[in-house]
Amino acid sequence: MKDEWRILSYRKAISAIKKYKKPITSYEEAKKIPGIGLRTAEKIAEIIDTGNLKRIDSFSEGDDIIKKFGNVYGVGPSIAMKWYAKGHRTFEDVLKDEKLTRNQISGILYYDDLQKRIPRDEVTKISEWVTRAALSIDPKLECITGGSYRRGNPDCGDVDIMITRNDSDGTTHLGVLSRLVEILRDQGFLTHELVQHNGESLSAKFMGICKLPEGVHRRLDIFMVPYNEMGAALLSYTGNDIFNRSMRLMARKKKMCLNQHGLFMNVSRGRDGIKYSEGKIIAQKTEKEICDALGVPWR
DNA sequence: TGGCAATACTG
DNA sequence: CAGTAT
DNA sequence: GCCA
Repeated sequence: MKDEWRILSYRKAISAIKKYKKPITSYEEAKKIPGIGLRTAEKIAEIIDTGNLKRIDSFSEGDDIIKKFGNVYGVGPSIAMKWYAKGHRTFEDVLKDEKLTRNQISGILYYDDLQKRIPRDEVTKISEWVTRAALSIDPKLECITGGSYRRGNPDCGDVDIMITRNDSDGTTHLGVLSRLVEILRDQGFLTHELVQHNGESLSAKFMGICKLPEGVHRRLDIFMVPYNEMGAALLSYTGNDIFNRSMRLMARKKKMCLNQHGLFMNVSRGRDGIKYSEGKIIAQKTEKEICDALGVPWR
């Protein structure tokens, strides 16, 4: 049961339909859209004709439970199915019988909060809160909120904040993240730390849960970014992931490699796709620079 | 018919 | 390493 | 699942 690629395919189709804007009124129209093939076009046609999709009616209660388990932070398809197979049907069952990681415990504890979308206004408030704390450490820090917020969405699943600092005066943001996390924790703003930041690198990151005084718990990611890598980081952390994957695929086809640090050329890989050499950096500072180097239109 | 992004953390 | 996360 |  490896549905990974089929799921990716459906996500691409959904993305393509959203981008398409207009309502789709026929099989032919659907089939023309890139990312929608025979099978999906057939399903769309069925929905157009009958108003629904029979396959969906056959989804069992078990499918819903597995889906719910898989929505817990720290639980993926594998563990979700394992829990179900062992007879668990509710979080109570799981809490009683399973040895959980600390992240999974937080994931279950705050399940309802974390499932909720975050209104754009609240993302703004959370960003301002974090930015205020950051600037109290060093007023020259630059904080940018990425993710779906930067894409203009009216609501978001989490908050992604990138922090960098112009190092031309000889100072960097090294060590800032630990201090920032400490401040936010003391303020009671951070309620959980899911992934611990990797030491004191300029690329340190934080993943956790935060809460505004009157709000519910929200997922918050903070990425420290070396000043020169900001363009690559903006691309990466603004996404969406389907966009990132398509960009990275284009890079790969040109013997290049695109990641959160930059665009590299002359990357040598084995037939399995594993890299032998890092290649050399050709663009990283701005998004436009990277898009130009890849030959894709910027905006 | 084979490939589908690239990388980091956890246990 | 498998699983999960971004 | 879709595509080259």
